[in-house]
Amino acid sequence: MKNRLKVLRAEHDMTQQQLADALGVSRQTINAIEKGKFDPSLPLAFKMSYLFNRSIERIFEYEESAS
Amino acid sequence: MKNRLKVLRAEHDMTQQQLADALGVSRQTINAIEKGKFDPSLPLAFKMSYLFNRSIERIFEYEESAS
DNA sequence: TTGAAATGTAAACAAGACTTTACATGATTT
DNA sequence: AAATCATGTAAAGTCTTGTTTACATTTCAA
Repeated sequence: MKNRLKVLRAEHDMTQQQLADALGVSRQTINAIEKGKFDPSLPLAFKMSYLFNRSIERIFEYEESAS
Repeated sequence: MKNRLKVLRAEHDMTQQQLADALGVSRQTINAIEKGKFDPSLPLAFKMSYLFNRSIERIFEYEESAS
């Protein structure tokens, strides 16, 4: 799963900490998601969607994996 | 988080087992999600989106909770 | 009305998402 | 050079998502 979080964050001139605060998660969570360590939960993806006013599909790109 | 899985499944005339197989998860996972016991992961939500040819936003409805 | 298919549920467990604390690095700014 | 800010990362722990096995209930066709 790829995501455009870093770019969206840059477009909105936000630090990881500011984004984390806006979403109610820790900065490490944002960092980990940006670095591809794991995917956000669906509720968190929705929050990002509302915050950046973009559909989930325009923030995240699904990639096939083992499943 | 509400979802329209049960209806989509009915529209496609699929059992929980068939949907589970199509998505690569267990039947209990489908049942639990339909019954609102938990939300799917983002990757699983994407798979559902592709399978039913509907955006994630048209399958799931976000509702504010404690966060 | 029996039998099979579909659904609901539960418990124990594994895997993934997320937190907290903590420290290290690079880039600014003073 | 020193302090500060933003980012990267790691370990231990918690909570959520998903699996497996198993059994009970509903539904519906034979």
